[in-house]
Amino acid sequence: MFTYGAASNGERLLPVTAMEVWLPELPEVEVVRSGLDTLIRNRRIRQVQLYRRALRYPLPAGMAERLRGLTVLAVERRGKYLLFRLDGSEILVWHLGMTGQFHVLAESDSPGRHEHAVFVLDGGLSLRYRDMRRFGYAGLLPADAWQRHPWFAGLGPEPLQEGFDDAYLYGRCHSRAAPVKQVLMDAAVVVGIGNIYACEALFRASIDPFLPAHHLALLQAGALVKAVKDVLREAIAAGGSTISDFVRADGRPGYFHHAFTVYQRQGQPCVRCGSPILRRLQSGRGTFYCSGCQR
DNA sequence: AAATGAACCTGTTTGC
DNA sequence: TGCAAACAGGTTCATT
Repeated sequence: MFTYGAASNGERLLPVTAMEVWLPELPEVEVVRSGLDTLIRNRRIRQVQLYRRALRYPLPAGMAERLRGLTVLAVERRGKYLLFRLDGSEILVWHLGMTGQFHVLAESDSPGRHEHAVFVLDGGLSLRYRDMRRFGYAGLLPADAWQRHPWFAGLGPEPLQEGFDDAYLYGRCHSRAAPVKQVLMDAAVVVGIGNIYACEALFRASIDPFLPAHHLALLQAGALVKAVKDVLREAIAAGGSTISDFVRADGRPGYFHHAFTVYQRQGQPCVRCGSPILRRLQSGRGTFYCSGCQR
């Protein structure tokens, strides 16, 4: 679930909440990135209030002081990490974990439940971080060396870039006996694909999630790469409409609910063959698939 | 080296 | 009715 705020009538800022539970995989993080970049780019951080010493990990020592007075130059993304470019020597890195949300609200708006950090910006705005389960985490890393930090050093390619292609995925699957779904969710192979989009992409490519990765044929790898790119692009486009809809004059949210074909559809008929969608536990995670289509 | 499972956390749903 | 167990999934760590 994500919440956004933006100017909808004059200077007033209204929070809007999406009712669907949306866990932050790559498309959701990209939508948040794009929204934040629009709303807070070139804003100066006047003050930082932290209501917790630690989320998943301790927050950086002296974080409030190190951020005060800096301007947000851009909000970027690597995998599921948000990167706040600043006009200083450090970069602010933030992972949303499972339930992290950023809101841009009026400075005067009262704090919400599970709000752990408030960044008071210029122009009467404030950026709030809210995280019910506190799986999120943040770091202040050297702007010229953040990529060497352990969070980033071992990451695989971005799935929407050219380096993620059939030959690459086939090669990375060759030495792996684990189920192909596990390999697809391994950030060292490719970033940003969590349980939801792994299930959806495997369905689109008609591949059995339990297939040992080294049994994946090159043609199947190609189909899977295409399915991943398609489903991520569609989800980003759907979320993107969230932002543009929201800025409409009437301020109505108009959220687009991304249509899942297998995720959380167990017992319902497969959209392709009509067989019931099944759910099986795989390494402690629910795997949703069609036993008729995926083999 | 690779695979598996636990841990972190809390609101919601399910089952007895 | 009420309470407890199961469940949700991103990432790291420990164990096999």
